[in-house]
Amino acid sequence: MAAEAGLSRERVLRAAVAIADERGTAGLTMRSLAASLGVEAMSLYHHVANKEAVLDGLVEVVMGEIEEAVAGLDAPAPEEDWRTAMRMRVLAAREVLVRHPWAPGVFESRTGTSLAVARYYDGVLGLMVRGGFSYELGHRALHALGSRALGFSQELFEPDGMEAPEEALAAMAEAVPHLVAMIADASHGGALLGWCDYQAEFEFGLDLILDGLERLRGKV
Amino acid sequence: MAAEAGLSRERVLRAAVAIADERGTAGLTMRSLAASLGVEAMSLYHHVANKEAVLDGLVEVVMGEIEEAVAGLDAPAPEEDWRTAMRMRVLAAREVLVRHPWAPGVFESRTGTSLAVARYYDGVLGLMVRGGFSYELGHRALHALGSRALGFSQELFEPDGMEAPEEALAAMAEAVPHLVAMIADASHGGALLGWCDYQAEFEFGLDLILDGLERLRGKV
DNA sequence: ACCTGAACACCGTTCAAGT
DNA sequence: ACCTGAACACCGTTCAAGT
Repeated sequence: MAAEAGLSRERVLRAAVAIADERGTAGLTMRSLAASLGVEAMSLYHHVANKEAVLDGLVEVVMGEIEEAVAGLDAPAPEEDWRTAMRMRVLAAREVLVRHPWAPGVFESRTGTSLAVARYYDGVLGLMVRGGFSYELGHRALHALGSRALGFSQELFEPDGMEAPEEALAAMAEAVPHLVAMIADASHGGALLGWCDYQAEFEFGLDLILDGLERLRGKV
Repeated sequence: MAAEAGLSRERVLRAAVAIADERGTAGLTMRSLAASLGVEAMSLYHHVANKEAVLDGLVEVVMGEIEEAVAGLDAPAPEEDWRTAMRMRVLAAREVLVRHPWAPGVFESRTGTSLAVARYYDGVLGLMVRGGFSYELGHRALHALGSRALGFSQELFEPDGMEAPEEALAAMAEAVPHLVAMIADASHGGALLGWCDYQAEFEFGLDLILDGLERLRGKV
């Protein structure tokens, strides 16, 4: 409320993260950001170039948290067990993203490659090279992993996210018979609540890719 | 220019696709959309509820093109060769998306599940079930594929997209040594131009997942 | 140097009015 | 019924002015 002077880029970005955590990125405007700091919107422009720079800064902050989480890991040396080392790294990144559900959307919105993201992928590649990957296979692996290396994947279709998937799908039963059957199959025991474990699904997809890469390691 | 009367939802959506194709979604506003139809912005609201409905309609149009492409495929019966059938379907979808580079971004921006997208995933699931998948494994496969089933994957880090990756990365060489070495390795022959083939990388990632699923088919 | 108020050029959208 | 003009409540951002 009261304007504590001494604004700084860091303070602006911390406030932006707080707003995004509470209200999502839709609620993050230059005016709301300024208000949360007890200041006028125009004051922000002395510390960040514009709103795009604020979003870039958001990526930096999240990547900082991820790097911190990765650094605190007690992972095996990649030379010993690259797969476990990679798995732990990705799941540590995922834990950070769970705290900032808006982060994937902001990552995707950035067109240029940020240094912080490049540095993270450099670490992922370094891990694989130490684990016995050629640069060529490492390159392909980065593409194959895509955003999964950072702990999230794109879900375009989420029957699980529906409030009442059974009713919703029943309404369009003839249009999507297999999805209806799939849910019926999953709920054969009775309760449908939480029938889909996102964390387990993420790990399944991740393991599928890591297993595939392990099979190619040393051969390509 | 001259207002040809006889606006309709379909005509509005076709115009919206044309604008997105030419200028990207940033250039798609209710005002620009109306102008391209020789009409005032407010006229649009007689045919679409609001801008969100326009974006939903964009998804419908693209999904329609994808379903059309899939229907025209001469793919093997899933019972005979589910992997080839799936591969052809995904790559056909990808060809449509290449024509509409803005589409992935719009897909991601939709929170609710659209009927058109649900129908597509229903087809994917049906293909797998006919190919010998249990509903349980089919469910996991849908998650593992994610947006890849529709022909695109999330690339958060694209050194390839840089105009001059060598110089750009050289500037931050000490921060990302492995990425620099990877590019040096890829350009050992000389020309770096087109060193990364996005289509090939997409197919590599897709095959990695399809191979993994094939190994589990019938066992889970 | 840092912060501010008023203003500008945009948005999506409501509303009352036209035909 | 369909289309319109003016207006409203927002955006991000520029600019000249304050301290």
